[in-house]
Amino acid sequence: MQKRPAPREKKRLTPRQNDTFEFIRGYMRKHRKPPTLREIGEGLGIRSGNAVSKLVEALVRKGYLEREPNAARGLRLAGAEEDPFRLDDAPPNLLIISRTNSREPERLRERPGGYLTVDPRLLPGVRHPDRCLIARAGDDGMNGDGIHKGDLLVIEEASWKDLRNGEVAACLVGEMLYARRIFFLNDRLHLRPADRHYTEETFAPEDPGCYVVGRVLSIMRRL
Amino acid sequence: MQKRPAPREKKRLTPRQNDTFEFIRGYMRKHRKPPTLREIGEGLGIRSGNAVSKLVEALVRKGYLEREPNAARGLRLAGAEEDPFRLDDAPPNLLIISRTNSREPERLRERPGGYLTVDPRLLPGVRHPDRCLIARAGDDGMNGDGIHKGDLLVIEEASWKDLRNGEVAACLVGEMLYARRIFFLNDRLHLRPADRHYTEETFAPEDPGCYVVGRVLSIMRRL
DNA sequence: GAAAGAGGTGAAAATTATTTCACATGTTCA
DNA sequence: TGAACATGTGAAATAATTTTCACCTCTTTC
Repeated sequence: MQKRPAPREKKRLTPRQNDTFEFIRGYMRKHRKPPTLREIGEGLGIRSGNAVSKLVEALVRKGYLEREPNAARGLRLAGAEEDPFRLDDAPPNLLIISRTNSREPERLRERPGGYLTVDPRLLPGVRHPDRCLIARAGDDGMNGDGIHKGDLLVIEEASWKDLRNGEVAACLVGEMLYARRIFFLNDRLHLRPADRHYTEETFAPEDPGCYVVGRVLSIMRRL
Repeated sequence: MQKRPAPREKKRLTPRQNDTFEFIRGYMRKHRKPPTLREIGEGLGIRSGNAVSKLVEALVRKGYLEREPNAARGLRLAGAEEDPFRLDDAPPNLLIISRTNSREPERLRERPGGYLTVDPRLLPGVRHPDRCLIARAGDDGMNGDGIHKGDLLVIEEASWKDLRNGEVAACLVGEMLYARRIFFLNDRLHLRPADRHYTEETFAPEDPGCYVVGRVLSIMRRL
């Protein structure tokens, strides 16, 4: 079932109304915003605000324009809301964290290293995309899983308590951020690399030397 | 001679400034006109017109916006007037090609497999981002370089003649799409894998069984 | 420890825009 | 030949919007 907006027969315009409509359309193409009544008046050589208002009123009545009462530049072309190019939700722009501010995890977001737009399809199951972060992998410890040093990690912030055994986590260890598979066994956190040149490390859950930022959802890499 | 729009170094934004800029962009996409300061404030939960004004001022100072003093909705995205056809500077939405339509490379774009938004920072040096493509790696032949089967490859379309030896290329071989390092030696195309379980293959440049789609710029992977 | 910057409140002032009023002059159409 | 409509002028009232002030809290930087 398609919701077809009633065809909305557009009534015929008088020459002056057509001038007005053409001016408004031209103005919007050029300035990317609607004109004020005064600007329309100037464009058409009309000195009276009222005269312009009546012309606009006629265009609204005949189905060419829509008007938001009392709003500055409150005009819009009729049917503009059906614009197929309109994106009402832009993909989130995520903050890239740098590893220089690692000592206090609460301040992770304080020194932004820029932003990166990430398609929501790379954030599966995420409820609040804007709360995700991006960081760079600090070493090659996950080479075996195709994560290399410098890769961009898309991270959903989460406590280690919320991670399941075997998930890939982003962890701040000292000054560096690493991707590792995380396991919670015998009251200790195990960070397991996927490369035989690296060794598994374990920490007490509250060890300030190891802070689990969250789960790694996706990776991105510029070749 | 390329008409490069003046570099206009955009300075780094604070998180709050980024929120503001994203809100304004989103509003403009949605409403096709700039927001008022009050509307921005409502969107960001700021009660003071002055606070909004300062944020906008910072965005103007840092080169993201332009402002027409005293005008209602007097904002515009920086550079919008130099490129009137640019709707906004939303990141490009790239077409994902599926390997089902591989027989006729000219028709690569005919059966879209969806679109993915890709940040321009993952498209280094690309002049026409919208002409890039996305495809999935068909095998594990580049495991050694951290590209796995199923990874999303961001591809800049290019003839094999435009690729330099050693670049990572996306190639359609038969029904499958592979990432490989490409070499042109002794009048033949060499597709070199980065995994010892795979062997290098060579083709005559015009062999219809091997079509080079372009260079791989970036990869993305959902874990 | 002073200075500078980011981000904020709240209120008043200045500007810009829209709306409404009274009053015109035509044209069109039943 | 009215009634209804299209097009205007000009002024005043109202509402929306931007600008400016004074002042505040943090945090970073030198």
